[in-house]
Amino acid sequence: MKLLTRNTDYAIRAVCYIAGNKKELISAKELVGALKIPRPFLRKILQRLNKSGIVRSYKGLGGGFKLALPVNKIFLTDIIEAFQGPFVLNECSFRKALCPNKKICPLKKRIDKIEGYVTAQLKSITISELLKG
Amino acid sequence: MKLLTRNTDYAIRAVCYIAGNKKELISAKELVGALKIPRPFLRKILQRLNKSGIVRSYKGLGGGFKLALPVNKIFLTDIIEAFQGPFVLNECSFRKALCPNKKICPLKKRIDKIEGYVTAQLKSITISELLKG
DNA sequence: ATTGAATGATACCATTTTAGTATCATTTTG
DNA sequence: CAAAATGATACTAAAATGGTATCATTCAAT
Repeated sequence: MKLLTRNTDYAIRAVCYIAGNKKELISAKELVGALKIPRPFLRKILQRLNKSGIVRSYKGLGGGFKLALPVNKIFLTDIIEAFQGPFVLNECSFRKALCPNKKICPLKKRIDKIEGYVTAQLKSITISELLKG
Repeated sequence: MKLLTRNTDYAIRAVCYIAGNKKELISAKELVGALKIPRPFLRKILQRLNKSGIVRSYKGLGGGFKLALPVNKIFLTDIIEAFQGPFVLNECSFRKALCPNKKICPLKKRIDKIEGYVTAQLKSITISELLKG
C-alpha cells in the first residue's frame, strides 16, 4: 500500500528543491535537470501545485515557480491532498448501503481512530522539517 | 486511499459470517446467499482464505468451509496480508535508487513511525472483537 | 461404481487508477 | 516581434483491481 503516489512524491521533491534554493524563481527546466523527472509530467505536477496554492507561477521569459507560503506553513497533507484528494482511509464499502452484515461495522470505528492518528501525524510534518533532515 | 480493498472487505465479511454461525461447515452457496457477493468472485476469495490458512476447506457433498483458528487468533492483519500483501506504507521511491535528493529522506523515518502505529493497531483487532460489536 | 454436490486451479476479461506524452494557447521580457 | 517560459487539455500506456468462465478433483450417498 502506498501512502504517497508518484505524483505526490515528485511534488514533494520539487517543493523541497524550490524551497532550498536561493533564487527567486525556479523554472521547470531547472527542476527537470535537478530531479530527473520527465519534463511533461513534471510540468503537469507544477501546474497542479500552482492551482492548489502551494506554489506560485510566473509566465514569460525568466519566469518560473516559487513557494506561495513560508516553508513552515506547507504541510505534507497539503501536498497529499492536492494530488490524492482528501485523506481518508475509510473508503471501504461499509459506508455505502452495500453491507448487509452489521456485525462488521465496529471496524469503522477502529479505522476512524487509526485515520485520526495518521492525519494528525501527517499534518505535523512541514516542508521546513524535511529540509532540516 | 483505501486501507481495505474490496477483496479484503468481502473476505472479512465471509470470515465473520462463518465465525458467527453454529454449523460446522458453511458452503460457498450459503455465503453467496447471505452476503450478496458474486459467486465466482467469492469462491476465489474463499480459496485464497484457505491457502492462507485462515479457513479450512472440505470438498465433496456437504463440504464447505470453517475457520482454521479460534476467532481470537485471527487478526485483521492476517486477512489484509492474504489479499493485499505485507502491510507497508513505505513503498515510495525513497527506498529505490531513484531519489537523488537526500533532503527528503527524513520523510522515511516519519512514515516508518506512522506505519508502526497502524500495524500495531491492526494487529490488535481480531475477528472476535468484530463479532462483539 | 456412479452421480451430484461441493471445492481447486487457472486463464481470461473489464474497469479504474496511475503514470506519462503531446500539442497548442497564452503571457511576459527583451 | 521573437523567444522563453507557463496554462490548458486531450490523449495513450501500464498496472492494479474487480470480476467471469471453465474444467478438474474430491467425497458422500445411493
